[in-house]
Amino acid sequence: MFSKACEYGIRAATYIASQSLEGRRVSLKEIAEEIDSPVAFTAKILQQLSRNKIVASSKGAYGGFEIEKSNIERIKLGQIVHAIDGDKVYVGCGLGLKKCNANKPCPVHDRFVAIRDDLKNMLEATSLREMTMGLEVGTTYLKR
Amino acid sequence: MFSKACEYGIRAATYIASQSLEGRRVSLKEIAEEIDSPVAFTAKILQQLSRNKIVASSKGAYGGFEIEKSNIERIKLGQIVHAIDGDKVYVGCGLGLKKCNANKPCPVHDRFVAIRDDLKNMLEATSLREMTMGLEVGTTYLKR
DNA sequence: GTGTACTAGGACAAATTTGTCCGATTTATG
DNA sequence: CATAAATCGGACAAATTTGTCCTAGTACAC
Repeated sequence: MFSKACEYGIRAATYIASQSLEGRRVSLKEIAEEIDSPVAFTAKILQQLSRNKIVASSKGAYGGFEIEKSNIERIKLGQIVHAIDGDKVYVGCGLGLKKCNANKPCPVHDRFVAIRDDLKNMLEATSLREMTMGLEVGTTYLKR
Repeated sequence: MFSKACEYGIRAATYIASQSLEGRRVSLKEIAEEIDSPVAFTAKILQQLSRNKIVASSKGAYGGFEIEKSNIERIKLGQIVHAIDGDKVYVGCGLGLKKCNANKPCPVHDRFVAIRDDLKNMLEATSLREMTMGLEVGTTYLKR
């Protein structure tokens, strides 16, 4: 569904959000440990999220990553996906046709659009805050 | 959503089905032209579909690919996807966790399962016959 | 200022997916 | 039997994605 990069990105952002809610700024190393991802690769992804203003980074000792509280409410899953995978989740034909649309549809156009719209709606409706909810109480996980 | 191989596979199978319904056996070359796919790569994919009994191939002069009429009704999109991409559409966590399940879910587990079930249902409900319907009357397309 | 703990970013490497090439084999036809 | 038209299958090549390594730069603490 998503690229590995995107999966790591969502997990990383979710972890950062959960810690930011407790007032903790977290390092790359800690993030990679907590979401069980390759450190250097995760660094690249966090750079992207940082450039896209999804996470804030600070260099130097006691530096790390954090997300402003107001942003934790505001940022939706869809923004993270878009920052990493671009719009390919939203655009693009299920059968790979370049010019598939309602006028010249592929044989599964309508059925795909329906499912993709559901996905899109879910991504746009789910905030980082919601992602963190279960983590705090231990009913959801980011590893393994 | 699907791999390129799978996209080509669905398009190829759909084209073969549409021609088989008219009693025509079609060659690899013709298939690749009609679905606008790389010839040699399409050959590999058709081999897979052949091994999985989704299409029937005959070698030699006047050989080619075809699908039995009764199979056109019976074969569902899901079988084609499974033959090429395996079960990764059905199994597997949206965030890439190996052991994500209802007991130890990732933060988006439920929302993903809902969407994936829709996709699964669609794939299992759509037959090759249905895929060919619009092609005959020119309301759906397999190229571009 | 120096050391230490960080992120930034470029270059590189490995793995996977996508795609090509070519010889072997099969089958119909003359 | 010879030829032509086709699939089969293995080896290879290119492109993309995933992942590593190393250097530079930044900020805090002493």
